[in-house]
Amino acid sequence: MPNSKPTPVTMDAVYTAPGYLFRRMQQIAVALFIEECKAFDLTPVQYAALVTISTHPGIDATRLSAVIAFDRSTLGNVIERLQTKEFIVRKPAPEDKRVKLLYLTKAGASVLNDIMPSVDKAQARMLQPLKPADRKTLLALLTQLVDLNNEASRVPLRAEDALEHLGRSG
Amino acid sequence: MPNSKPTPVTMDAVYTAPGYLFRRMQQIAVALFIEECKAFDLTPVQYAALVTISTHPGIDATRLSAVIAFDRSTLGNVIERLQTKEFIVRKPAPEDKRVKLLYLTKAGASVLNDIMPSVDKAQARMLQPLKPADRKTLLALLTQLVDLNNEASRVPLRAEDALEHLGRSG
DNA sequence: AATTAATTGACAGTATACTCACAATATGGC
DNA sequence: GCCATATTGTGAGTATACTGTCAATTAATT
Repeated sequence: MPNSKPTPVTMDAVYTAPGYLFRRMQQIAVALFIEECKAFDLTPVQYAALVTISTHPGIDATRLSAVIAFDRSTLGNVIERLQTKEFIVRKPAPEDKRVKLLYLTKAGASVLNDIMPSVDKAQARMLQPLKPADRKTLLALLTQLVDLNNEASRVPLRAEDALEHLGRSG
Repeated sequence: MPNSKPTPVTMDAVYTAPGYLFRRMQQIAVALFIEECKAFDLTPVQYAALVTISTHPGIDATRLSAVIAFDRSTLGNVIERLQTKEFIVRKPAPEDKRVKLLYLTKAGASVLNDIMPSVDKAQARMLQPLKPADRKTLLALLTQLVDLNNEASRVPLRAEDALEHLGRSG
C-alpha cells in the first residue's frame, strides 16, 4: 500500500518548537518590563534607544538601528515618540544635509538614570524562577546563540566598532 | 562627599539584558521561519493557529487564544487572514449565538501537512549553531522558564485540560 | 422571572517589526 | 564636472501584540 498515512499533528508541533518558546519569553519579558517600569512611560525598545543615544551622543538613526539591531523604519517611529516625550532632540548634521543627529535632553538623561533600578528588577524577575546556576547557563547559551545567529536576522547587529569607518571621513 | 556620582551607562545595559536577548532570538526565529516557509505564505502565528485548529476542530477564538497564549484581539485578525486564504472556515455555534467555531478546510489541512518539513527545518536552524548537548540544555531551561513565568505574561497559556470545564455543559 | 455577571467577538487605538519604494543628498568612477 | 550608485530619512502597507470599550448573548443570583 502507498505511504498515505498522514502524520498525526499534536500540539507538540507548537509547544516544543524553540520559535514558540522564544515568542513566549519575549511576551513575558515585555510584560514584566512594562509592569516594573510603568511609572516611566518607556517601552523596552524606547529604553534601548535611550541607552544607545546616551552612550553615543550625536548618533544618527541608521547607525542607531544597526547598534541595537532594530529595523530602520521601526526606529523612525520610536524616535518620533521619544521626541514627542521630549527625551531626545534631533539636530541636522552640518556636514550632511540628509542626517539628523540624536541627543538626550536633560529629561531623557534623568529618566534613563531613574528607570535603571526598575529595568534591573524586570530583568531579574525574568530569570528568577530558575536556580542561579541555571540562570547563568541559560544566559550564556542565549548570548552565544544570538551572536552565532546574528546574520540570520533581517537586521543584524553591527556593533559600534563595525560602524566606525562608515559615514565619517576618518 | 555626597553620593552624586552618576552610574556610567554602557551598552551592556542593553546587550546583557535577558529581555534584549529574547527579543533578538524572536526576531531571528521569525526571520528563519519566514525564509524556510516562504513558499507557503504562512507566518509563525498563523501556523500555530492552524495546528491548534487541526488538533481541536470546532474550537472557538477565545479558547484558541488561551491554548496558544495569543491575545484575543490579535487573534481576531489572524483568523480573518486565515479565512481570507481559505485555510479555515467559521461556523456559528448552534447552542451559543455568540460563538463561531473554527474548522480547517481541505486546503488548510493540506498546507499544514506540506509545511511541516519546512517548519522543522526552521526550528532546527535556530539551534544549529550550538553543540547538540547545549541545544538540549537550552531547550530544557527555556521550556522550564516559559512554564514557570506563565502567569507573568498578559495572556497566560491555558492548556486544553484547563479549558474543558468551560463553555460546555459537561 | 428579573436583574446582575460574565463571556464572546468586534472595534479603535498604540507600539513594535518587517516589506518595498521614493526624494533628497552624497559619493564614486570617468 | 558629470553621471551612476549609494545612503538617509520617510512613507505606505502588512502582521503581530497589547490596551481599552462595546453590543449581543448567556449564565448566575436572588
